[in-house]
Formats: sequence, structure tokens, C-alpha cells
Amino acid sequence: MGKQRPGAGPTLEEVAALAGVGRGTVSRVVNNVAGVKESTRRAVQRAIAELEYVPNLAARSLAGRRTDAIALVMTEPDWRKFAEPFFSETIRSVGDALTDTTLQLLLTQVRTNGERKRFVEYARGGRVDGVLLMSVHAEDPLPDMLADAGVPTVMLGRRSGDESITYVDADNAGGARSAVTHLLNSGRSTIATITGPLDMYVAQCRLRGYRAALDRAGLDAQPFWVAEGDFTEQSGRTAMAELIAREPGIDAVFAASDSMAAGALDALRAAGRRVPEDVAVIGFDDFLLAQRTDPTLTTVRQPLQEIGRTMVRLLLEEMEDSGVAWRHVILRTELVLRGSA
Amino acid sequence: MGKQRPGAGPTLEEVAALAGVGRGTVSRVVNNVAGVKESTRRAVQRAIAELEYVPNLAARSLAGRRTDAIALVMTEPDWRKFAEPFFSETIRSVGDALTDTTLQLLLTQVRTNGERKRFVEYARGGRVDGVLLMSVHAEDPLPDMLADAGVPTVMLGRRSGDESITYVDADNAGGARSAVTHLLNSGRSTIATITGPLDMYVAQCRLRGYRAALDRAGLDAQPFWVAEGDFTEQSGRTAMAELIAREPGIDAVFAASDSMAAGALDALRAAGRRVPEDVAVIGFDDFLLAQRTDPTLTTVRQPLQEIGRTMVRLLLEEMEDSGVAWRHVILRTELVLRGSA
DNA sequence: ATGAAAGCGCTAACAA
DNA sequence: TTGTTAGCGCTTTCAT
Repeated sequence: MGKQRPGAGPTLEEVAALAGVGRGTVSRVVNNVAGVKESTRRAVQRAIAELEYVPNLAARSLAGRRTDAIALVMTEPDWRKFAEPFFSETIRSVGDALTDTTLQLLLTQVRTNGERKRFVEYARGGRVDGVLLMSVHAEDPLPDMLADAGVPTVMLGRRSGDESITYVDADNAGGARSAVTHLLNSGRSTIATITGPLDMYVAQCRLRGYRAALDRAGLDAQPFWVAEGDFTEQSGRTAMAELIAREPGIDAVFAASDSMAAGALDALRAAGRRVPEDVAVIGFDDFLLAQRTDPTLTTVRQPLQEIGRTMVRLLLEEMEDSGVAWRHVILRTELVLRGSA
Repeated sequence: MGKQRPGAGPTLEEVAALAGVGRGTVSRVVNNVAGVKESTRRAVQRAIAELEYVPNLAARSLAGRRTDAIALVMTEPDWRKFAEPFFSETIRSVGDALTDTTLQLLLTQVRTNGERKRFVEYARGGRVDGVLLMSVHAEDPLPDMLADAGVPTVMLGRRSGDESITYVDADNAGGARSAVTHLLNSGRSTIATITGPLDMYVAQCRLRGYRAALDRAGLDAQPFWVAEGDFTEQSGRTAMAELIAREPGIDAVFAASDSMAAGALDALRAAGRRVPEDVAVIGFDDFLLAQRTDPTLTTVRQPLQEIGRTMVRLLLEEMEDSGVAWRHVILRTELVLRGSA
């Protein structure tokens, strides 16, 4: 049945003995440090293979260096959201960005305060070299707890306009503005919006962009053109139904996520509206559409692949020389026309 | 900007000095070991608070005991599946089962062989006390690698009928049988099935159950009544379209996941079939429907909450006294009638 | 009830 | 190029 407990395996010392060298040499071989005669290296490797030696990671990180692990944290109290494509896509892009490294990616869900506390102890305890945060709500104290503990931290998105932690974000206001401007240019004038949860800065920004575009066109955004969702498809359906009830003359909708856009589309069709003839719909990319049969929705596309890469890069830099100032990176979005707007 | 690196915090020794006690005593207080005078305990706690002491987890696990962390691994090469509700539900149920413990749950995605290797080193290196595996394909060597390394391991589902690793599974064959029997009892006779990927034992079992029910009724399962999907909604749509083309007379469908059932429903409606009047549909619960507006599909329900609890319980036991024989637990399923069958 | 001391297995600085 | 050694911060006997 294998060994008793992990940690019951052979040690560096036993390998050294078998290979007839000192422990230092074995350590050098294991860590690929230059300056070991090729023949000795070979002998050590043979001993390692023979004993099926695996370094004890606790000892390694205690002795000084890296942990070789980083955590990607989902601070989302609503478990249903874990199934949103935005999460799986983000996880994937971060995983991809890590393929060339030896870093182990650990995902963690933080829903309750108990889990928050447990995770902070885990991170402060030095079990990870750095932390990536996604989907952070405005009032979440986790980023500051981590920063105060000196744990290198990078967020995907920000909690407010005045953020003192390194983050990577998409140009949400700009993306929303370009979407709505596009709708205006196509001759639409009664343009509703379905926002994300307004306790999230990302949702506020997209709403701001929507308003800015209308403003610039000399139009007043009517309060009853705005309905709040929570980024899920279901909430898009509900919000759209409400909007139609309030203002039957709507001829365009900007949804702050494309899950919500898909929901809105459902609701519009259920109400007998033709899309895009009667109503044009634009969503903000959260990658749902890539998985759907009907990829006709126009979307504001976030460069998620690049967001993942950038987060990892910033985190590695912060791990390298911690204490440096935080940095903010805003990535451009792109309007992808696919026929429904 | 906080401390330099994690691990730069105060040590046990400094706490001991400040509290005027020995290191052993501080250790006892931190670990809630009985046999410390109440006044001393208080003094130590004050010192801990004062210095904001957090134990170094690497040192702790090196010095002997637990790691206080377990990993939940998704061995799924197809990243799209991460968005399936089955995963988020499983994660949630395991997380819930862990609330009363001090164990940190780490999620890990293992898609490539590189990631597999990296994770095995992580686990063998003693960074987790145990591993939970979900969605394991038949040919995946990961479970054996972990077992050989002596890492306590529990799987959700099994890779074959002859599994030598502890697992928890639903009664897949039985659930499928009861579903199809129900359809037969309702007077249906041309019953198709959409299977999961047949390289997964779970899919084979559900197919076997389907066949068994037809057999028992004296019916022959026609080969062209069977179409293979991959558990996703999209694959359900495709498979259903194919089935209709092959056999227009289908009056019932058993889908091996309810994501696929939902897709099948779509395809049926698109083809002008009325559900359940013309065709009855039953899915195997993967929890998609809980999130949908139209919860009318009849499903075979797996007790996922209990599956999560059971996996955690078995893992804890295995961590306790490792080396014990493996155990298999099969949980009963339940047919939940909701109107479409 | 508490202090002292011996490691846990490794890395890194220092010698040789 | 390689061996030796001093810790890393904690748990855990063993005395006291």
C-alpha cells in the first residue's frame, strides 16, 4: 500500500550516502545548479531514481527559498457563480500562463468569513509565494489583509477608483462607451442597459461608460432604462423582462456581461421581439458565447488571455522584489461585431 | 507595505521571550494543548496578539504533523467542462463538508501530463495530507501514482469495475435502470439514450442500466437508439438531432446528464416535437436544472451533498490511519418526477 | 505545569 | 568541483 505518510520517503542524506557524495552535491543536482561534474551528476541521478527520492517541500521552503506555489482565489459568496464561464476562462488563462514555470497553481474558494480567515492564515503562514484575486467585491477586506501581511498580491479588477493594490483590469468604461456609441451610430436611440451588481466597481464603470456615450450624443439616460443584474444569464432574463415592461419602445440593449446578454435575448424573443431587427443587443464578454450554438451576439471583448498572462507577470515581479510600488494595468477591449447589432 | 516576505514575521521564540515563557509553552497554547495554567495561557495569547504572530506552516509540517490542507483535483483535459454545474456543485459540497475542520481546501486543475507531474511532486512532497479526485477518466494514471506514493486518496466515481482505490460513487446503473423502467411503465417503447463519454466508467454504467431495463422488459436496445455525448449541453443537442434523424419514432430519451437532457430538449423543440406529449425526457442529475427557469425535466438525482460529505469522511479516516484497506461506497439515487416524463 | 533540547529535511554560505 | 556546517521555526519528548 505504498509508504506510511508522505514524508516517510527517503531523504537527501540517504541519496547522498548511496551516491557516495555530500548532501550539498545532491541538493545542487536536484535544483539544477551549475557547477557539478557531469559524472557525479549522473551518479546522483541514478541514486535518486533508485530510491524514488522526492524532496520534502516543507523542509525546502523552511530552509529559505520559494514555495513554488501561488493561489488563485475566488472571493464569491454565491456558489452558483462558480459555474460562470468567466471563472473557468480565467482559471484556464492563468493556468496557461504558468505552463513554462514550475509554479503549482492552487485555486481557493473564499465564501464565508471563516474561509477568509483560514485562507489568510494559510497565506501568511507562507504556504504560497503569492496570491491572485478575482471577482473582488467593493467591501472585501481580503486584499488589504493580504497586503498588510506582506503577501505579494495581484487582483483581477479593482474595488474602486482608488486602489492601492496591484491590479489588472479591462477598460470597462471605454468598452461600454464604444458599445453604446456603436448602437447610436446604427440609428438606435432608446438604449437600455443591464448592469452588473453595483457593489462591484466593474459594474459601475460599465454603467458609467454607457452614460458617457449617451451624454456625448446629447441624450439623457433615463433612469428606467437601467436595470441591475448580477452577471448571470438568469438575471439577464429577469432584468430584460422588467425593462420591456417599463419601456416597450426599447430598440437596443447594452448588457454588462454576455451571460446577461444571452438572458436578455431569451426574454426579448419570449416577448415577441425580433433580434436584431427590432432590438439590437450587445454584451460585455464573459466568454459564454464561445460555448453557444448561436454566436451572433455582438460583444465587447476583453483580452482575457492577456489578462491572465499579465497578472502572472506582475505577480512574479512582485515576488521577485517585494516591497516595490503597486502597479495598475488597464488592457484595451475590442468591439466584436457578430451580426446582432 | 507590510513585511518583506512571508516568513519574515515574528517567531515562536520571540513570542516566548515577550511572554516570559519557554517555546514549548507557546507551542502548547497555539495548538490548544491542555495542561497550561490559565494565567500563562492568557499571557502568551497577549504576546501573540501584540506581535501579530502567525505560525510558520512550513516549519510546522516539517516538525512532524499535519499539513492541514487537502487538494481537490479536477483531472479534465477539456477546460470547457470546468463551467459545468457538476464541478461547481461538487466543489461546494466538499467545501461545506469542511467548514467544521481547520483544513484548507485547495483546488487544482490537471489537464496535461506536465500538470500531472507537477501535482504529483507537490503531493508526494508532502504539501497536502490527502487528495480528492473528481471526474477521472479510465486511463488516467494519476490515482495510482498518488496511491503508490502513499498519499491518502479518495475518488469521486471509479475508473472501472475493478478499482483498488477508495471511492464514493452514485448507483449509476441502478439510477439509469429506474429511469428507463419509469419510461417503460408510462407506456413509452421507443426509448433512445444519450450516453456520456464512453471512456468513463460512469457513462458505461448508465448505459448498462439503460440496457438492463430494456432487457428486463423484453425489448431489444437498438444500436441506433444510442448516441454518445460528453456530458455537455451542446453535445446533448447534437446527439439528439442525430437520434431524431436515425429514428423519427422516438418517444422517450434517457440522457446520462441533465445538461445533455437540456440540450436534447432544445433539439427536440427545434425539430417540432412537443415535450413531454410526443417525447419524454429524463436526465441524470448534474445540477444544471437547479439553475434554470424551466425545472420541468424529470431527473435521476444523485445525493451530491452526501457524496461530498462521504468523500471527506473517508479521506479523513484514511489520513488518520493510512495503510488501511480501501473502501468503496455506493450511494443510492432517487428518481425525481417533475412533469416532463 | 513548564523549560530545555533534540531533531524534522533541506538550502546556502563557507571551506577545502 | 565538492564536502561540511549552520540554521530555517516548529513540535515533542524528557526532565524538572
